Amino acid sequence: MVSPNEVRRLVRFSEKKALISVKEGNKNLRIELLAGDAFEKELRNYITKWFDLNRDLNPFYDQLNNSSLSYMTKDFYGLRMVGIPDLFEAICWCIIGQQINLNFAYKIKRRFVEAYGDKLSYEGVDFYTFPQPEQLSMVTMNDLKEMQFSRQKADYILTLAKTFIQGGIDQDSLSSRTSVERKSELLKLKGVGEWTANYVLMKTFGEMGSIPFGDIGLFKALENHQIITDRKDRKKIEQFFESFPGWGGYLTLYLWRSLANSDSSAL
DNA sequence: GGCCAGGACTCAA
DNA sequence: TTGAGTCATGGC
Repeated sequence: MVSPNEVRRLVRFSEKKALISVKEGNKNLRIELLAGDAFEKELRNYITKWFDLNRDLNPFYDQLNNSSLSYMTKDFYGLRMVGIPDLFEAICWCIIGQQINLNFAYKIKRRFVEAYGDKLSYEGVDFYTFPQPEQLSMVTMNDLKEMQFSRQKADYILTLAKTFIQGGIDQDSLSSRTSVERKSELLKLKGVGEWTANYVLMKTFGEMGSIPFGDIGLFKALENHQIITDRKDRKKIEQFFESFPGWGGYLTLYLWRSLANSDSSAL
């Protein structure tokens, strides 16, 4: 649940679940455990990763100020990458969002989460965790198709869940690998192409040098800023990103943000 | 009503 | 390795 100055979310910590509230404080965030169970340290770590709080954005702003996008340091000041700490969730979300408009993607995701996630009701509102791979073990193609997944996407998701259950991919072991190894492991998964792999590196593993090439929104923003004229001109895009070494992910985030002041697609 | 969405896969040449 | 076809449906 997101309201103007508070975010509530049901989060899973191994076997425990916790409904947490994050509010804007004076100069910091106020975290509250509304229901469930969690250690303070777990909460702190989770929130830090979720909102990418440990990152010093000043080097990025220096680079922006040296570019044609310097207005962003003012207009979007303080905007941080909202991560997806759970790997399975991140990949599923990418698959759902592939090639369909975001509103529709949100709808499908909601149906999926409400059907298979764990529920906790608080103050009359139902909160859900994102389903774990094990919670999908009995789910069929038809179940997902009824939620308006395409056949391909239903297949990707169910295959992905199986791969997780069988240990074919593991977030902890991936964390200790190099970026290149991580990406090649991700690309082995059915339904994961370059766009998804880079998106996951950025959102889950905090690799801010990773850029979701091929992203429609990114193309649009680059065109709007007269940085490219041809979407197939990958060289030109790479050249532009080269002036932001290590910050390609944030640059993408800020470019997404520039697309729409009225929606939340940047998140 | 047509075209495009935060892509990825298959198959042909 | 490049390009066209396919998936599926909502939103404008």
